[in-house]
Amino acid sequence: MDGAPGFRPLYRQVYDHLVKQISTGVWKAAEALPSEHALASSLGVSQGTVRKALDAMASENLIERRQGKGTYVSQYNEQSALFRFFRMAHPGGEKVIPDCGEKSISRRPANATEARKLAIKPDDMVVELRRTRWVEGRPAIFEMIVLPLALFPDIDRYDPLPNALYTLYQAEFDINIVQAEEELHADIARKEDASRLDLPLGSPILQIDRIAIDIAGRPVELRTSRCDTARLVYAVSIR
Amino acid sequence: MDGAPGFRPLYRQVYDHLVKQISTGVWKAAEALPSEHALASSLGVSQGTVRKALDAMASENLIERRQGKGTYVSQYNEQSALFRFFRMAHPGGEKVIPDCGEKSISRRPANATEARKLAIKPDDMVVELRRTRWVEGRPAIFEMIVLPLALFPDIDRYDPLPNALYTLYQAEFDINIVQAEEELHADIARKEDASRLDLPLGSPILQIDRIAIDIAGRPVELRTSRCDTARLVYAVSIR
DNA sequence: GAGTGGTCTAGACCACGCA
DNA sequence: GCGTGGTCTAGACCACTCT
Repeated sequence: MDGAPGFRPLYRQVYDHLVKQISTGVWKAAEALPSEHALASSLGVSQGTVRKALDAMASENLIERRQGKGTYVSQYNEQSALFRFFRMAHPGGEKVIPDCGEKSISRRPANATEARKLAIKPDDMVVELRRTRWVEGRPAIFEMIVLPLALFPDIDRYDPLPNALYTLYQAEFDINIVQAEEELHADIARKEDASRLDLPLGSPILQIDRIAIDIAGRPVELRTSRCDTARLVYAVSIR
Repeated sequence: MDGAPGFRPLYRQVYDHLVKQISTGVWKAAEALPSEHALASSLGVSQGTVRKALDAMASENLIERRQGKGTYVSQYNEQSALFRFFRMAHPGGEKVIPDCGEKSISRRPANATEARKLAIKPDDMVVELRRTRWVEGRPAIFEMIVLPLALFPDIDRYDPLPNALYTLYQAEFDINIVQAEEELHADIARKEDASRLDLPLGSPILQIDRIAIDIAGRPVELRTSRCDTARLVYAVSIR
């Protein structure tokens, strides 16, 4: 349980401890944690304190609690990973599921911007993945994804890639994406957009720049998406 | 405390009760609620149960808790209301504060779409507000806001309007905005955008369509913003 | 020092899943 | 029927604010 000087409440220390267990792979995706009672006695705190830590983790989607069964490390599946981080939808709110089209994948050194955003050294190797995603029979999104090779060894050998990449990161590399920071702006279709998305040059394009953060708080993926928003919108709820 | 058949836990009933007190104006913005102990004994439940309800309300920004002082209904100020619902920022994340330029305001009957989205009858009167918002000396956003007149009587007589309208809704009309649903898409500058935002025709424009929801769960405002994203981005954090 | 919210505990009972 | 998480209670003590 350790003791830190900066003074955090007990339940916070339990929280940090449990998050560390998950982020270091002691408990892996979809595995059950020990019961509240077992955790409480092994950590020497009351069940209520463990419960408060677990409640906080559940509200951040790090774990899932199932009454009568137990507490499980969150497991992504195609559906949940997609619906959590894929924000494109029909106007009015109806969900949309994209398919994947052509892709290309390559290794190269990181450029200065990528190195800064990924907290790696310039010229550290990255994997660059480009793919087109289709919605209802038409190309809708063109994605460029940059990953530090050190965290995803040989990811360029996986084929085919799943629709929701975060399931692959979790299953094969023990990297749990728990947060994403996105910045959006409008742009105009350039030559590559026009051919990839089958649009006239100059059509409006929504560009999304994402930095994905894993459970340990590391930035682990950069993703730029260029979207045709003629039929789809980017949907957000602000609370 | 009432009793509902559908069966909600006690703390949930306390939560609903307290939210209703706020949404019906029993406790107004910035006022203190009774202490946890006082609420517990007046409602005939334990302090822990009241606490759980208040914690939930605090996590939804309905109230603010101050240790040693008390629990207060959330009060918007220019800063907090802006930073919560205004998502435009500099690339990289630095916050931005807009100023207001010219505005025009008028009354008219709602059209069919507006009536549906605001859950009012077609031809019920609405107030339409148009304004330009400036960032760092240049026009950046053109907004069109639609409000049901029934909820905002004579709002068109207020002048000048505050930068963050939600402070006005709260202070003058007891309407607390707690949530907003937004849909974004890319578009091309039309004639009105070009003149309002001082852009060439055909420039990329980010359009944001918002429905704002108040504490009682009612849709109370429609807002369409057309933004020049040459210098600003729309920033979101997904957790 | 009095009053507030914040933490922590211990224990009872309920609701659910499963064998 | 047992083990799990979910709810609810009662009470002790801590940390903060104000007078």
